[in-house]
Amino acid sequence: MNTRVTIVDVAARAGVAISSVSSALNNRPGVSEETRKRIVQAAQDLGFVPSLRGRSLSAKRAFAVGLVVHRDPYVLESDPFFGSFIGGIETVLDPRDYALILQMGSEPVETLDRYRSLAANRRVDGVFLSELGVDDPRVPLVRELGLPAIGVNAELDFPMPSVRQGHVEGIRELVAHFARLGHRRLALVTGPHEFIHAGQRRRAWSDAVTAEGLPGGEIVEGDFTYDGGVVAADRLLAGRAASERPTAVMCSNDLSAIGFMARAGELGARVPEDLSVAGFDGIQLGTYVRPTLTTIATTPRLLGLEAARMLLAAVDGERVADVDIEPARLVVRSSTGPAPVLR
Amino acid sequence: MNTRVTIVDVAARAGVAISSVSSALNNRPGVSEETRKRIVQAAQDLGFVPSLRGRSLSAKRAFAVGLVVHRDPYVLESDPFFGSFIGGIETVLDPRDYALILQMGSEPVETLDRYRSLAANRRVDGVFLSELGVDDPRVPLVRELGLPAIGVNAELDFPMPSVRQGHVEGIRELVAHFARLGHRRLALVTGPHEFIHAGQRRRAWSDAVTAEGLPGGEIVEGDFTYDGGVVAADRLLAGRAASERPTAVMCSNDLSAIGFMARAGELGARVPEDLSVAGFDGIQLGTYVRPTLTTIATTPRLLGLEAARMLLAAVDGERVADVDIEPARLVVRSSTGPAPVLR
DNA sequence: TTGAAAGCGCTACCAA
DNA sequence: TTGGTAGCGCTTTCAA
Repeated sequence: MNTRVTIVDVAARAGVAISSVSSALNNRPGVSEETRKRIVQAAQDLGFVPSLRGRSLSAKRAFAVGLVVHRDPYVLESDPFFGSFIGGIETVLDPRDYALILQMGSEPVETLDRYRSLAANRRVDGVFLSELGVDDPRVPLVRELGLPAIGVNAELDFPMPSVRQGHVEGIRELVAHFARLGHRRLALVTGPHEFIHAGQRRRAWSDAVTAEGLPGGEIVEGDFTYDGGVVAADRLLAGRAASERPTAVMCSNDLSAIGFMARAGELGARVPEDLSVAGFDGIQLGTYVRPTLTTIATTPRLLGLEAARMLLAAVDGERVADVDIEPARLVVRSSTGPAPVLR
Repeated sequence: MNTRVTIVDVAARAGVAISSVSSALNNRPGVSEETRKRIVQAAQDLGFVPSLRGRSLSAKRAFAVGLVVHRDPYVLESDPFFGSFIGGIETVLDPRDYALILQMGSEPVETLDRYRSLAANRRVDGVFLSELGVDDPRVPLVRELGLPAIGVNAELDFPMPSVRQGHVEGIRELVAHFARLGHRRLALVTGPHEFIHAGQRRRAWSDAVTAEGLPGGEIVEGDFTYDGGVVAADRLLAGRAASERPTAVMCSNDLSAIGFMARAGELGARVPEDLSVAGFDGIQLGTYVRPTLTTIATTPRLLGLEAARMLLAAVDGERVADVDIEPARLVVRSSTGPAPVLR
């Protein structure tokens, strides 16, 4: 039970050379149909599974790709993104017999070291670059390391192939939704400015507000956490008369929107009667809270799927073009409603 | 930049045989101190990093371990367990140059196939078995596959080494806490019965209740989700007079406790004035919601750390003994308080 | 102590 | 179309 079946065994049983076995099993030309059949049969009889290690050494490939999650463990805990994203990745990797290596680096420097060691011992054939920061040091690093990489929701001028999910459409829909409901005093709770997607969402917001001919409204920086939403609610609502409070707020992710709503309630602002609140992401939790959360729903699973497909293509040496998946769309639930009539 | 430095290069530069390089760099005896120094120097000069692939083939090791998350992607999304658990694992793997391969199988059958293929091509040297179910089919499978495995929070009679975090102490503390606050009508929201830890917590609960001399109270089965908590609250509170409602409820995890609290509020039960609610896990979210959630705090990071340590030992062929880490303890916050006086 | 050489299991090239 | 063989980069055994 311990000695595995190797290509030699298969060759012996089929009465051919190992090179023929290799060719036959990898659908390479140069083997007659008849011998191919015999070889396949032999392989099946013996339960032959090609050794990844042998292949790996010979093919100079790891048959694995890497995802390094930076920031602290709490992210993976609470960020719904990665679960689905990874699920999407797996969908593509599995049939191609690739594996996903997950690493976590809590601090930025540590994260970079992870990429370095992944590259140094050729543990992976490529990596995903997600949660990109402004001037992200990983970009020059993977370049230098010669590691194929795919950017996830990167800027347009990103120097390597990336998959993107549009946020502009959904945000425009949301702002139009607010406008239609009669809201005039808007506010935005952003993510930390060091993340590019925080900036992206913020710009899309401003553009949409301008396009609707609405006043600019307040913008406060959040941090993508529930607590950040609580703090933002304090900043925007506490100690203010109703007439000075915004009536419609978009938070840059659902988790902070949920925190925002909770705190708003404590500060005497009823959602959605006094205040409309919307998030961004479309996490499950948003359908459970009361009121249910209006949001802009993303599809991280699709993002992961496409990113993996692209990465494997890049690993294969293909030139891969950027891909835009279906943009995130507005999902209206019950946390948004008509603007309050009072003044 | 593309041709990597190999052991041959190092040997050439140091003017020795590759076997000596191997011995020297792996701190094996049989090399004079002087040559060892020369070799180490040469390796350093050349920036030599031993190829994992070569080692892997020769050593018959993958230098990787696997974690297969079963159940659907939503788990990774919302379950705080895995983020920290993986973080703990990494802490141990990294210095030993091991990597973590993460796989997701949405359906049970699929999950089993993942283990099979991981074993078939020797992608990993061992696996973690977490979220164990009753009569979990993975147990006989990894046995059959000859894959070293470590159980996480397994039953006492588990046939392979496991790491456990005690739940009995915390639950006893919680029940005592309830008793001290004057509660007499308790209730428990369990997890799905197919998970062993659901049963474990349930038994611990019953034992503790008996030990405190309290009436048994109602038990309803939840599903570890926010929504499950909502449903449980409906079951226990809806359409009942205050005098017939339980006054203290433990939910088998925090997420469902938070759902429970939310629904309880809608059903007119103020927490903690009318109703005390406690969870289990100690997730961050519990400190953010209002009232903040009393819970029994686990330390998944430590669990992962210990599990990884054990798994590597098992991979090394050592006989590893079960490990009990510090039990989960009660953390009193504001969702529990004195029993209501009415009636 | 040192070095030569035989694997590990596969791919790929080249000659037959 | 086939088969032999030289790597891939390392560990390990066995002579020298």
